[in-house]
Amino acid sequence: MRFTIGQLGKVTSTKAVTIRFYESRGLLLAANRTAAGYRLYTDKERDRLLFIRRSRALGFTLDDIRGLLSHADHREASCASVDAKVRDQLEQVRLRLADLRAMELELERLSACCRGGVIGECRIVESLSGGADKTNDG
Amino acid sequence: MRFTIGQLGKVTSTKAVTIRFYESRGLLLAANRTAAGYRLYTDKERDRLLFIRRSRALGFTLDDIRGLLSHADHREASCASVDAKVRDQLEQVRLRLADLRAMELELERLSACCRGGVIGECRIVESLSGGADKTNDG
DNA sequence: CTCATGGTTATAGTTACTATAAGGTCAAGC
DNA sequence: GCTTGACCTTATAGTAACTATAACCATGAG
Repeated sequence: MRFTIGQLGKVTSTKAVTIRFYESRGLLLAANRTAAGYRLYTDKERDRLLFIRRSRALGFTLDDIRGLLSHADHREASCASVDAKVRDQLEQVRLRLADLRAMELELERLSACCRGGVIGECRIVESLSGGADKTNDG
Repeated sequence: MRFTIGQLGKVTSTKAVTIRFYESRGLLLAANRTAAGYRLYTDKERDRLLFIRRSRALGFTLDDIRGLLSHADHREASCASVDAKVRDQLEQVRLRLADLRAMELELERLSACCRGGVIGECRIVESLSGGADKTNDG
């Protein structure tokens, strides 16, 4: 099975421009071309692209992925550094989770403090200015 | 109290370049200058900057913040649209939280599947290629 | 033979900064 | 009075990971 860039895009949910972008960044090798210069992809290249997209979805940067791919290209190498990257990424994700949970709490608080009045009476803006606990009765 | 850009940066944990950047983007008004052209800031402008930084930390874009600030500048206006932005942001945060939790799970799974072997035997790379459940015995 | 669709390249725009260059200013010390 | 070093000025370019646009060429259907 051979894909044009558009077909490959469909099966991987990736826009053609993005595929070319990955090629320009060295994540995908230069594809074979038709006589007219159209790129043609194989199953193998589709899998490589799927790997990239899945890794992106997990939050790896393109640089990370370049590294992961170079490991995949040397199958005899130790798995440890791939695993290290995964653990590292897991740590990043957990940090971001903690941040987002804090954000969620704060936004809930902010949302609760608005009661449909006018802005002059609303605590949100002042609250966001950092003097969070200025109350009216001070 | 008057601040130079560096002093303002210290009290707001913001680099001078970033403060100038906010000015260039219309989030901060052009500051007063000394005879030599140095920017001078007041408490009011410090509070405005704190508002910006806090909003950024909560995930609002600079465009969002421009909107929030324009509300803050019209204190007689209805609070509803500010509240709407906060609720909207809360929704975004919750979506990202769900995404990150899924990511966390998957990374945990990936991490667990590596047992210090070589990459050829490791499931991580194949797992990330999307054919997640290809096992050896197929 | 024309037309729509989809391919090609190159360049610029996006967000929110960060980095760098090349220079001007200010307070302190000698 | 002069130097030193920290701090200020502007302008420009770089970053991640694309997205958008322009201007053009190829392919298949009617």
